[in-house]
Amino acid sequence: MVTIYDIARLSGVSKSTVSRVISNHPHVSAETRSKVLNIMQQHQYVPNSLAKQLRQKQTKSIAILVPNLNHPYFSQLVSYLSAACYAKGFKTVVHQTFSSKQIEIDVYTQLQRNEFDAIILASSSTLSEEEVAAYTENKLVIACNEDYSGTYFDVFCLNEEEVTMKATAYLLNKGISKLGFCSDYIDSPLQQARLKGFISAHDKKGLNYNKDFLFNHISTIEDGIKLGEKIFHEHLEIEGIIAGSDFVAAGLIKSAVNNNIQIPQYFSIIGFDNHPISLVTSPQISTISNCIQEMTTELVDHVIRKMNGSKQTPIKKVYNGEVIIRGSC
Amino acid sequence: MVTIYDIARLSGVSKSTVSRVISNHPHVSAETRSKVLNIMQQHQYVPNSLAKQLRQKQTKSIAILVPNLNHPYFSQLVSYLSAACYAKGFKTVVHQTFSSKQIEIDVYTQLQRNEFDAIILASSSTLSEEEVAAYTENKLVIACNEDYSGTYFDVFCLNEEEVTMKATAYLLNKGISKLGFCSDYIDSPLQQARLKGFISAHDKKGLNYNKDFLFNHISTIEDGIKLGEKIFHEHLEIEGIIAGSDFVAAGLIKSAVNNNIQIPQYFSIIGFDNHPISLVTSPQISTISNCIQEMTTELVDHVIRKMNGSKQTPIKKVYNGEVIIRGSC
DNA sequence: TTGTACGCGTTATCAA
DNA sequence: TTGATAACGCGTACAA
Repeated sequence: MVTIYDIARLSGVSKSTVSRVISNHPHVSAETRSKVLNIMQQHQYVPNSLAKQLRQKQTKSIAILVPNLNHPYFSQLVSYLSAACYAKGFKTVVHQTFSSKQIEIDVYTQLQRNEFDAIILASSSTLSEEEVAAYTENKLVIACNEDYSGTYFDVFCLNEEEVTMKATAYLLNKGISKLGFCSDYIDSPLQQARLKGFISAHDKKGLNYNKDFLFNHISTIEDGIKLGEKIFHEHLEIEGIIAGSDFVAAGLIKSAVNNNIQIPQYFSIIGFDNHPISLVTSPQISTISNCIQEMTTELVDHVIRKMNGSKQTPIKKVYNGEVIIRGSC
Repeated sequence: MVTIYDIARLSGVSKSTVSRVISNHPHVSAETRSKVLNIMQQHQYVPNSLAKQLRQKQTKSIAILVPNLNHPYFSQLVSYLSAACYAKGFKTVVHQTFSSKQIEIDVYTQLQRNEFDAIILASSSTLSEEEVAAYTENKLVIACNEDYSGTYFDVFCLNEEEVTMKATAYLLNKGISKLGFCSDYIDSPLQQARLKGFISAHDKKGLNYNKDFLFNHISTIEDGIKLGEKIFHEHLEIEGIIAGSDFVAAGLIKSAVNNNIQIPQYFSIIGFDNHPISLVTSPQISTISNCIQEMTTELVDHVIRKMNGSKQTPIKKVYNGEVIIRGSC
């Protein structure tokens, strides 16, 4: 392997000069620069990033933490985050926690060991905010998508509570009052926010919701199908449901069709995320749009700024989702 | 920041001994070991991975190259690959090329600069095999999912040609002979293999295919819908289609429904990948299963072995997909 | 504009 | 079982 020292020797200059050429420093004569560049080309010199990283204590890489990448929402989120990072000269290390506390802690350890410059926590943590903060002290962590408090680290998320309230109110106002609610992990800040919105919409109308109709651990198409079978076979008294995701909604619709339940006449459904799948079911899925593109772009901008800049108190930025009415309600 | 040297000083031993403790080397007395471990705990010492990586010329990270992560197939593929790497103690850096040659070359440059130990090329390259080999000489590259030759680097892929031939033959044998074929990027080895299978099924029956019915750049639900509108509005003489993906198939079905075209009576569809979406359309989608789990596990095992072991001639491993008949044909 | 000399934090080699 | 010392390849004050 040819090193910076070899290039220096072959060019008849010092390491420092070669280094300056590599880094595009000024104060190098045009003559020297071209001479060095020539030698570099001739010998196919490639700088070693590890040495540079060690010296500068910067890896130019950012870790993204998600529960699972094999998922229509998270894959989209990571796609945008990763692209935004790349645009700023950073590469992204993807970590799937599969909701394992051990894996999550592993990642925080890697952060402490300087294996990346920051973590984007793009999901709920299996730890409390305080614990996360403790594991990552003096390092940079940003929460994306989850409704954290904003006291320990910066937060970028959707107005989950408000928009869920709006969607729920839409159904209630149509006289559809026996409602169900699906979540993947009900303990996460995101799902808690949605649940709050679901409840407060009931409160405003002076209605009660049925705790038996809060379904947890529902996240895939298959889960939606199974839940539908349960609802329609056991003849649960549910008239509508906030589905948690468009994929779950698609499964529910499929199950309703199988059981000859007319949608929206006898059963109403609202999904989440405005995924293209909501266009191909019959009927099409009413859903809630997110602001992934805007959110991820601004988040990454913020991370980069913060990496160079000074410490400041955390910020929390909230984006507005919107209810989109189609055929399923 | 507390370094290995600080720990050595505070423990009253040398750097070397501390290093041995960290690395779980033998030949350290139990007494010394526990003493050092104590000091490390007290001062919350965390080793710096960058220094270790520089010294050992190993990053314990592997890059995965895909065109786009916001995609039902690639997100699944990366999910499995990433999980398999993690299980072997490697982290994964995800790079989306968006089919940009420049971005792809960037990644190869990073490989040369030792920013990761290997690349898994999980898609078609924008470069020829020779070019990729040239950019990555002396480094480790493995192809996943694409039907490369196996002369320049190791290849793990599906029997795309054979299985596409079977699917095509299934339709032809039912008397459905005016067939279309969708691809995302027709120039990729994968799509070329599928096309070969499509054609050879026709050849075996002594039939011709219509070149006007080879549709390129079709990959999303929306693309499928648009293509359906074109087919049904312009009354193209197509009786069936090999859709390239279940998402495209879902879009086509939606469009057929919109235009009152009965499936499979008047139009047949076969998708790819056996994604859960094939369960929620009406009718359900006939499709082709892949072997992602087996393929990715064996591939990662192979990468790891090869990283430690000696050079050997590349291998090519082919997995068998299967045609799954449901309602759409 | 260029060169000298040192430091980044760790592991590997060799000798004791 | 331990320690001294030399790498690993590069960036950067500081001096010239």
